[in-house]
Amino acid sequence: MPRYWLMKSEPTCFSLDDLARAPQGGAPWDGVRNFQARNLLRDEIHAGDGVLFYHSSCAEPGIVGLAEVVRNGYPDHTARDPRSDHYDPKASPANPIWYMVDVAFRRRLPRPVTRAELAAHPLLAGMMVLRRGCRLSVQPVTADEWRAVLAVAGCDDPLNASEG
DNA sequence: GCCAACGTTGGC
DNA sequence: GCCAACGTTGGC
Repeated sequence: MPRYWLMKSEPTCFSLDDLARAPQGGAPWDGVRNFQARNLLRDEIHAGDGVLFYHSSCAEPGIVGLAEVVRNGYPDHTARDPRSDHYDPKASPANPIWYMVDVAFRRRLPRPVTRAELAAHPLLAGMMVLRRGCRLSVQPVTADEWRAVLAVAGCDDPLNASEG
């Protein structure tokens, strides 16, 4: 069974459109520099898992699309690139420190599901992303939450091949 | 721009 | 190992 995650991105930095434009093989979700998120990327998030794509720090924060993890965690090479904004001199081939997964675009939601809608929904009001001060950029989502978001948005499930 | 909340750093 | 200071995130 797939697991489900919510990934946050500032649309001015990397938007759902940017992911949609990426090659079919997906795009690396790089630049995460938080140990809790790193542990998820390295150990917990696997190919076949579903991703709620969340836009943060913008006019209308909320879930705007769906993606799928297409590659398990592997070292984030941007940590070893001195020209990268996410360069970390402590990272080495033997100890990469930072990890990323690849994700591929699956759906734009027929309409975005805003924070206000999440907060007002009985099954979604408890989502981690709504918690004040929650800065984790990669978060676990329950199967119930995944289904509820899709139902609210009126979107079919890209991970469920038997569905229309 | 404000500010609350959190993670990280560094002095001790 | 404590904890204050600092930087960052992110909604508003």
